[in-house]
Amino acid sequence: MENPGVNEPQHSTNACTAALSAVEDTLYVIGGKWKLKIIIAIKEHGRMRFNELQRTVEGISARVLSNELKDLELNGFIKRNVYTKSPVVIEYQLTGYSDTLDGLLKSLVEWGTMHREKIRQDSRQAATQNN
Amino acid sequence: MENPGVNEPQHSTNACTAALSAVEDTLYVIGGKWKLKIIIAIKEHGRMRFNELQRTVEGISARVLSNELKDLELNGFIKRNVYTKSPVVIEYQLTGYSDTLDGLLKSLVEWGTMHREKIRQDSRQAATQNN
DNA sequence: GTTACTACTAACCTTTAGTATACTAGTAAC
DNA sequence: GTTACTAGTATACTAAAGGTTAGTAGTAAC
Repeated sequence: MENPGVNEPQHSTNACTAALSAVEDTLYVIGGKWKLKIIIAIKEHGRMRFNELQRTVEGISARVLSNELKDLELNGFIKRNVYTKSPVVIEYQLTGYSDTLDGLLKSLVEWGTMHREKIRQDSRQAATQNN
Repeated sequence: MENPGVNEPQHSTNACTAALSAVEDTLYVIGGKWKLKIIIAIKEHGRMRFNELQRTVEGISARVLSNELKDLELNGFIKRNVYTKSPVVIEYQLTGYSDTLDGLLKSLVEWGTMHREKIRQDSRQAATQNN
């Protein structure tokens, strides 16, 4: 196999550290409490303005939202559109690059769903054994 | 489609918040600076002892390693084996449940690799346009 | 007795992430 | 003039994560 996957044990240290830093990069870019929530919110609504995002992404403060939007723009996930009417309106929308996250998002959702179900069954089983 | 994916826009708020909390759960369990590094290290080496892990996972302190191992054991990813010879030896190994992470790990590695390549090409293109 | 290995743990400190509150400048309705 | 909207920024704070250093108890070699 040409493609170094994760399923096969990797006894090559180089391939392993490359995989490790790739994982690190990913978690660095999409990790944290808010980034994926913001992306998913815009994915759901289409174009969104700042205050609209702050109302939709529950619990986020203006400061953090502002920082996250800058990060997301730097990483090419969103585009900031300025409309110089009055009042000045600024809209954020997802770029095509954000679509590259779809497979990863799907994996994250699937695993989280599966894990929650497992936890539920584990605690149910534990309750049965205590009786 | 019965299965709520991420590729399709989700206008159902319920499906969306369910997806969001699944993603949150996943990042809560495998997120952070060390968890995946530890899992990958044990995946590579097989059974590992505490000090061996500390030497392999570069930069981790005993305190943090100890905490992470407890977390990983609680979440069912690793098993702690105690051998009461002298000296007492304790070995950590992956459980079958850790294999459920394979697909997710693959997604994380793939996206990180792709993203790094994109960054590289972007900066190369920027350099060309400055000439 | 000193050193070194086993596997940790306690106390403390720093760094990072996130929160809270207030504030800015521009426009417009009441 | 006051209120409220636009999109944020400034300052100060708390909480969580992680790092540093030292120390524990047991075993064994020198």
